[in-house]
Amino acid sequence: ALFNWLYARHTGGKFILRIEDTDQARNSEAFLKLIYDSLSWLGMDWDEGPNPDGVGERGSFGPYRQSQRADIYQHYLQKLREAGRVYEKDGAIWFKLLGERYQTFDEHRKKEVEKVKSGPVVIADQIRGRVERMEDEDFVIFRSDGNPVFHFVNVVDDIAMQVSHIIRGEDHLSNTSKHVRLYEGFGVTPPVFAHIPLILKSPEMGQGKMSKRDKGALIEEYQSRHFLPEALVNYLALLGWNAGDDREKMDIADIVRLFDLPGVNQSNAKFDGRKLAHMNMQYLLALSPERFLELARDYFQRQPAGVVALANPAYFQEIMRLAQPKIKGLEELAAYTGYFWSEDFSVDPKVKEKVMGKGEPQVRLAELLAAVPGMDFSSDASIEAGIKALAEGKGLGFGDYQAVARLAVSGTNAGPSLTSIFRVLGQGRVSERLRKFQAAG
RNA sequence: GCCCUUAUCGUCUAGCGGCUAGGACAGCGGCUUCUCAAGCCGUUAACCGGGGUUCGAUUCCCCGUGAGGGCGCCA
Repeated sequence: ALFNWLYARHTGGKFILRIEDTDQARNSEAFLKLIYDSLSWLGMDWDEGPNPDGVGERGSFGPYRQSQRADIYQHYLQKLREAGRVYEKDGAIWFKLLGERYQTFDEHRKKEVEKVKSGPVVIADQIRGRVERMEDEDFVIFRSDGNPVFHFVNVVDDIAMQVSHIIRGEDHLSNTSKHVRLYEGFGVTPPVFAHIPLILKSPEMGQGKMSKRDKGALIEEYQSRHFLPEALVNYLALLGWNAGDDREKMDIADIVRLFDLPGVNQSNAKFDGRKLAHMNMQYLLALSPERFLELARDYFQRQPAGVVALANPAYFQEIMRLAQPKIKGLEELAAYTGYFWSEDFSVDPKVKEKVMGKGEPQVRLAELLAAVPGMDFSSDASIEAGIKALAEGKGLGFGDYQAVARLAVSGTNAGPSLTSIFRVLGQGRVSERLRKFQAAG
């Protein structure tokens, strides 16, 4: 899910990956950095490794094509030449298929083409089983500008790096017959193939497969939105795979232990941001308060309110303790706690209309304002007792004061318990806010 | 147009010949409650259609159909 492809050499419990992205429009160094950053953020162990033989462990066709690797491609081209499997046409070098040749009209391309009659290519796939596909046309392996083509470099790189497993999206399944023919041409046994299902766009994103250009397809985005990496890993793992029972919440170690290629589903899965959000909340709830505080600090450091919020560590910690069990994602934190950082918070007009339209809020407000200075603000319980005592004196309940008081001190109807807000704000500020709200009408 | 893959609730899925078709997200209802969430309880909702095979098909086979992908001197 992270790369859409994974070319790996499995050696004694370790995978050596070949990172390949030949997108010419992209700066490759930046792309590699993106991958490394994502891996680190996701909590995966990796190191860049050596770069022997000019065929990088980080081997990628793009940046190395012209320099270090050109000789390797020439070397493999020479092998095909010696085997009589290539020819030149229109300045390009073509791979020659074995079999009887005939001319036919191609409806798709609207032109006469030469086809080759040969047996079907058999692809042994770990996930899809035995797949047969006809490969019936010679194809270019070196363009007329001298550069090798993807299919060719792909296979050569894999051979040179002794790649043992090719795990990639199902969209490459049709290309695989070309690759298998090339392996045969080189006289090399192909690696193990595993074509995994694709992640499809959710309806909001459009139709079809998710590709790296789509919003929400990059790990980077979830990182910047402060999702918990363990939640994202967990959710992604569940797209097209399951542990075999009803369990869904699993950490990376569990997933690694339980995952097996043949257990992967064969059908594509649609991305569902709501389920991801739910998973994220589950992980957020399970976080230790210390860890939550740490992440909240990182988060606020990038927020406009951050300077004010982080100015008083004890106060900040107090508020984070209130927020953790209530929010669904870290990205809600600034909005959820805004009224704690400034006296200049906004009042939700809709909530105000609703609260002020019920009962006698102005009277309750006045009563509360009068009572607050005499209340014990030392704990939630003492504040609750104070308000309840006031209420009982008037033959009312806590609830009769809650809504208007909350609106006055926070400007909204959503938040931690009123008593906690009172306690954290402190007697002085509560009185001040109640008064200000009353004055504003 | 040709080729490949695929098909269970709206979504992610369990099921590998006989099940009251299970779970999760979302939805709905309730409980709890100082708000909002969360939590708990309950509930709506699915085997794409048609042929076979079989005593018996969600499950195996074939044909449709839907979904996705591939058919470049892109990767």
